[in-house]
Amino acid sequence: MQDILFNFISKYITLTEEEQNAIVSLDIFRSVKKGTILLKEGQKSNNSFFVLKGCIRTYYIIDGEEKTTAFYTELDALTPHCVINNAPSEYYIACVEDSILLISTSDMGVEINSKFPKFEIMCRILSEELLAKKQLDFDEFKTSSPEQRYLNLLQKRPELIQRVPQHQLASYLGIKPQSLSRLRARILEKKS
Amino acid sequence: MQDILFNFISKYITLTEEEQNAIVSLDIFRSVKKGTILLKEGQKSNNSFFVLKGCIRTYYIIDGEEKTTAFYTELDALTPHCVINNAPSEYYIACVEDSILLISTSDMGVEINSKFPKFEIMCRILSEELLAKKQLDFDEFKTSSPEQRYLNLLQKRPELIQRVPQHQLASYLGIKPQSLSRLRARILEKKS
DNA sequence: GGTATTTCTTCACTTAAGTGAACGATTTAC
DNA sequence: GTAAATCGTTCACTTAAGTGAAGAAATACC
Repeated sequence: MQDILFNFISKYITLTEEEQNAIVSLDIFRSVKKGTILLKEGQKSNNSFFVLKGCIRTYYIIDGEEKTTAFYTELDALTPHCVINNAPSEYYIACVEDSILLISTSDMGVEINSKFPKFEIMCRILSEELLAKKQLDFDEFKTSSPEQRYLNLLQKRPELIQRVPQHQLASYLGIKPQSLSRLRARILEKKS
Repeated sequence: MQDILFNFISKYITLTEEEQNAIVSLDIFRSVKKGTILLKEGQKSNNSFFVLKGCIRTYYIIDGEEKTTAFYTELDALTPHCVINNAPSEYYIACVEDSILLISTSDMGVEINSKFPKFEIMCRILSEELLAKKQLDFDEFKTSSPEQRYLNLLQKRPELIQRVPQHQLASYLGIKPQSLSRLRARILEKKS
């Protein structure tokens, strides 16, 4: 598991053994059971997440209905808005599958970043990349129909469609579960 | 104009006079006329933008139609995906109004960041904030109807609706101009 | 292993967005 | 200053998403 992390980091910076040890000694590897709620709406928290294995999602409860807006899988990082803004959370975070996560606090971030400026640089680059990527995903969402969005997902993250319940996928695609069912039937129809 | 910039920066870090001078000497303040295309699809570029005054937008041309996906106004920063990834741009960037922009290259970023580590920190914090904020905007978009999205925009960026052509606003809201017209008429109807 | 719950699909109906066209109203260009 | 292009709205029609309900299938829970 540590290898997966250090392999990921090596894409951005090169770590000395001392630096690797500093990370390991933070003791932030966690096994989390499916269904575990990692953050609740209204709650304050300092925890950031990095998925080594498994899947977590963010969701809102609007008019009593769960609306899933994002899935984070292997090598995805999530620092909740409430951590950045030090405010109550707008959304829930829950574990979709049994997962292995890194769960770190902002304090750890501050400490590691000030001790090893390399980390500061990695975090900046990573954030910039994720921001530009997120904008691209948002653009694609805006410029396509629900059906196109589903087909795009089928191309880009085909495993997600298998791993995740349809009704969560539906709100992720910005539609109701019934519409997703219908849309899938429509696509099958077309193929034949 | 410089005051606006340094006032913005002061929210994140405190600059010495030397540092301020280093920025000014980069000579990156630009006046740009309405309609100017700052980046074209397929083009490579190293330019990042910061809006001091005015408005710029990103758009795609899909099936011969312009699809505007984002507007950047006063104090908004934009580093295009193509700059981050050093690849041809997926989208166009154009000036919506006569504007005053900071236009900087990645080389300048590297130089300033390595000379003044403070800047590295500011960029990291800023990117993290923008990423978390962007995700929130995306979530809101996914979980609301076109009509709700328009009403939200009316709340959050009322001036944008005045500043920007309706057909650009429509694709920004993920719909066709005709639908935006109809939706606005529907809202007026309800009020009376 | 069997019951309860959740999840997925289907159906009939409603509502709103997409489409293509038309027509002023603006804005732009020369 | 006038012609041309662009822009915003409206209309009639089509298509697809939202809604509420119901039943089948899968999953979770003792």
